[in-house]
Amino acid sequence: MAKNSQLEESIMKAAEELFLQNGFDATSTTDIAKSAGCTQALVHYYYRTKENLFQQIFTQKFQLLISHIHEKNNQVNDLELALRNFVDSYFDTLSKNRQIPFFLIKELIMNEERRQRMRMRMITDAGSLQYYTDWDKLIKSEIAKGNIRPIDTMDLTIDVVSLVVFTFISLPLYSDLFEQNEEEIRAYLQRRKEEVITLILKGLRK
Amino acid sequence: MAKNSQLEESIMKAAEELFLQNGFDATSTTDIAKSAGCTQALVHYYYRTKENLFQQIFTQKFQLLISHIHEKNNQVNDLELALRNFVDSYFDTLSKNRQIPFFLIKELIMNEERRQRMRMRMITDAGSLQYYTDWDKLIKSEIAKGNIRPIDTMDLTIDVVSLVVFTFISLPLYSDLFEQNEEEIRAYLQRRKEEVITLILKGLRK
DNA sequence: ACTTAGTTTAATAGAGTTATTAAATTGGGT
DNA sequence: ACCCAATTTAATAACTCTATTAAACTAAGT
Repeated sequence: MAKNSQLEESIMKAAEELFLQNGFDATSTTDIAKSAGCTQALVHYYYRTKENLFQQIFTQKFQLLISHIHEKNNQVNDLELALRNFVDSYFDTLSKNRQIPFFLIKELIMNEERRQRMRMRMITDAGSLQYYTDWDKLIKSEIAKGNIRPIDTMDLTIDVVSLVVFTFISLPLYSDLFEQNEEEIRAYLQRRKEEVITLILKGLRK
Repeated sequence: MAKNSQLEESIMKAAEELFLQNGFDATSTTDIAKSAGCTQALVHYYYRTKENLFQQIFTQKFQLLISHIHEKNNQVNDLELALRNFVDSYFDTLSKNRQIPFFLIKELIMNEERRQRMRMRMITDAGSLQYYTDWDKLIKSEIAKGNIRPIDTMDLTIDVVSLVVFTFISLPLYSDLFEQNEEEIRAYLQRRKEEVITLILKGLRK
């Protein structure tokens, strides 16, 4: 038995790159095969359907984001520190995976079924719920203590996510428009990270 | 001469709806024809290529955004008022055209050529440049007067755009996840608008 | 040497895509 | 009544895409 061909993994690697770069629709199994260095039929031999192959990559990237949120700031009871940690690590993770935000949002928006699957995953995931409850408690207590202005937890969450995620969604446009090279992009991201933290912290004062 | 068929316009209307809803790739000229109530060949008779038809819609939606930014806050020299006006009218425009932000960003990100065309349009458009220069002057003067914290004009601009635009990009996910009906969505958007204004104004204080 | 399971390819069915062409239809102008 | 230009359709060329099938290949186990 000729086992454990390296092509199976090559296909997955090629698919990951192409799907992240161009999305589900704009990537054909022929493209994947060419990039992996095999016939198109082999892609289907190992993964049967394109959707199947895509699903694995999508789930993996989705988990990467979620798990990262969970592992950080577990028992932090200092809001400023929690926010700093969150934005900081979120920015760092996404800086190393810049296509992920647009990739996930695009595929979720453009596919009702994927959206339903995500929904199910979120509302049945005890970890996420617990995380949000703690987060909510922390904010409410800070408001009660008069340390920050009154604000709904969901609003604050969306503020933070908007500022972080949109940075990466708009990055291709920004770097193209201002002809930024890799080094300039890194500096830009660093600056944005600090501005986001500043805006949120200052914007929460009474 | 049988002139002025109503089908030419029906095709454009159908194309607009389908392109905005599903994007360029996921819309076929057959879909457009079916929705317009004519043969697929007629779509090509009037617009020759799918790209052509798309181009007109894309440009129109792009202009809608730009022109709207220009017409508002022309000679406002009160930063708080300028920001309030901007966020307010931006939110209102997008509330009536909710798919536009994602539509434009997706098609720009996924097509290098469109990105280049946008770039050319932006850097040769005297109106936009003038607008940005005035805006920059206003912010610098407010910083000099000590009314707000030091902040780069581009950073502030990106802060505002992030908060506004991401609201609409993530809206399909949000409304699906929390099963919002139309009325709840309107209330949500109203609340977001106020929160964005608050966050920006408070976040600019020293 | 030979079997056998896993790997890989060539070929192709079947559906869908854009775009073109030639023919048919329509209705106002003369 | 007829012309003629604009409109509309049917048919089809020339792709591309996913998925399957049958055949060929490879190497480990006996």
